[in-house]
Amino acid sequence: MTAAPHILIVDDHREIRDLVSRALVKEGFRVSTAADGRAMRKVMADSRIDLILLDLMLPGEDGLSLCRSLRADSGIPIIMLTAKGEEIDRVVGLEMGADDYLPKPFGSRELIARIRAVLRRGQRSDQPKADKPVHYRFDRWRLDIAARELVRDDGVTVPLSTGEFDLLLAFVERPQRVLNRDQLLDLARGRAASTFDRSIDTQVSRLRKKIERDPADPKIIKTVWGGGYTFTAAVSRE
Amino acid sequence: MTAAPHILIVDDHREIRDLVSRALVKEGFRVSTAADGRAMRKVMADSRIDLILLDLMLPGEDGLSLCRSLRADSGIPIIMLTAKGEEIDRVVGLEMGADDYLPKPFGSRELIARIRAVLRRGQRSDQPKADKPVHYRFDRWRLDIAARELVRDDGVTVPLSTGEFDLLLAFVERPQRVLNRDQLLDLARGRAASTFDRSIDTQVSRLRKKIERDPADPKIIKTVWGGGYTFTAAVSRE
DNA sequence: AGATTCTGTGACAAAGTGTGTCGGCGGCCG
DNA sequence: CGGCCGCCGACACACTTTGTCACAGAATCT
Repeated sequence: MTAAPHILIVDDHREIRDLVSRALVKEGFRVSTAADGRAMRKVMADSRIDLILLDLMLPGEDGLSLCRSLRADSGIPIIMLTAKGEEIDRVVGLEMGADDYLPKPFGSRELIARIRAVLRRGQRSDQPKADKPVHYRFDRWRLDIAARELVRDDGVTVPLSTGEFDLLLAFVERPQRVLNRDQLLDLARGRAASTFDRSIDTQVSRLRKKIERDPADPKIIKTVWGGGYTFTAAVSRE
Repeated sequence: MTAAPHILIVDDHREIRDLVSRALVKEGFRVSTAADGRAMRKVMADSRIDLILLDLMLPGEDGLSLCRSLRADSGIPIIMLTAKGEEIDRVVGLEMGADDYLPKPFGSRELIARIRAVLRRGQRSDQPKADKPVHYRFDRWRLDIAARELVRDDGVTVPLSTGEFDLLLAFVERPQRVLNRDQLLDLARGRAASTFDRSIDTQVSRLRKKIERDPADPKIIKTVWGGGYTFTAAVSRE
C-alpha cells in the first residue's frame, strides 16, 4: 500500500508555501497548503492530513493557538516553523504540543528528515480525542466509531470490513455533499487515485449491498453521474 | 468533462476588469464581471460561480462587507484585491473570510497561480450553508434536495438521472424567468455551451416526459421561442 | 505454513448523456 | 396568403460513465 503521507503547509507567505511544497512533492509526499487557520480547517475537513507544518506567525489566529486547538481535538503530528530569533518559542511550541520544531531558515534536507522522523514515531493514534461523536445515526442504522461496528435498529450487527467502515465513515461525516473518487480515496484510504481507479466503485457497491434496503435502487448513497457519490440520508451525531 | 471554472471579477475600474478578464480567459477560465455589489449579486443569481475576485474599494457597498455577506451564505471561494499601501487590510480581509489576498499591482502569473491554488483546495461543494430550502413544491411534485429525489403527491418517487435533477433544480430555483441555454448549461452542468449545443433541449425533453401531464403540451416548462425556457409553475420553498 | 478474508483490477452489461438527423412549427417577407 | 428560413421536438445512435461479477494477489488470522 503506497500511501504517500499527506502534508499540510500552513504559512501566510506564498513563497514559503511554494518552496516547501515543491521540495516535499519532489520527495513523493502529497501536499496541501493554507494561508491561515481558517483555510487550514477547510483543508482538514476535506482531506485526511498526516502531518502539519505550522508557521508560528500567522495573521488572525496565530500558530500557537492553532497548535493548541489542533492538539485539543486531533492527534495529528505538528512541526512548528519559526522565523530566526524566536528561539525562545521553542519551549512554548513544544509545550503547546508540537512534535518538533524547526527554525527558519532551514534546508529542505533537514525538513524532510524531521518529517520522516515524526511520521515514523507518530504512528500513534490519530484518533481525535475530543468532542468527536461516539456514533452516528442514519436511516435505520447506527455506526459505532469506537467499536467500528454497524448496528441495525433491530440490534443486529452487520459486519463491515475495514475498508467498508472507513468509506462509510467518510460519507457519514460529510452528508449531502458530492464527493468525487479522489476525495473518497483520500478520506477513506489516505491515498491518491491512480488512472482508471475503480476501487471506490467496487467498495460503494459492496457497501450498498449491506446498508441499502434495495441495493439496485440506492437511497442512501446516490451516484452523481460524472461527479462521484453523495450520502443523502440525514445523519445525526451523538 | 471540460468544466472550466467560472470566475467573477468585481471591480469598479473598467480597465482592471478588462485586463484581468483577458488574462483569465486566455488561461481557459470562464469569466464574468461586475462593477459593484448589486451587479455581483445579479451575476450570481444567473450563473454558477466558482470563485470571486473582489476589489476592496468599491462604490456603494464596500468589498469587506460584501465579503462578509458572501461568506455568511455561500461558501464560494474569494480572493481579495487591494490597492498597494493597504497592507493593513490583509488581516481584516482574511478575517472577513477571504481565502487569499493579493495586493495591486500584481502580475497575471501570480494571480493565476493563486486562483488555481484556491480552487484546488476549495474542491468542495459550493453548497450554501445558510437557510437553503430542504425541498421545493410545484404542481403535483415535491423536489427533495437532500435526497436528490422527485416525489409525486401520491407518494411515488420518480427516478431522475443526475442531469435531470440538476436541470430541474436550476429551474425550480429561478421560476418565472426566461433562462437561455447558456445559463441553463452553466447552472446545471457548470460548463459553457459549445457551438450548436443541443444537449439542453434533449434534457428538457426528457424532463418533460417525467414531470408534465402531457409532454406534448408542456405546462410547467414552457419554451420561449428564440430565447430559452421558462419554468412557469408556482414554486414554494419549504 | 495453510486457510480465510479482504481488496483492487479487468471484463462486460447497463445506464446516462450529447450529437446528428429529420421533420414540424413559428415568425418573417413579399 | 404562401413560401422561406431558422428554431425546436423527437428519436436513434455513439460514446462515456457506472454497476457488478469473477478472480487473483495481498493481508490477516490460526
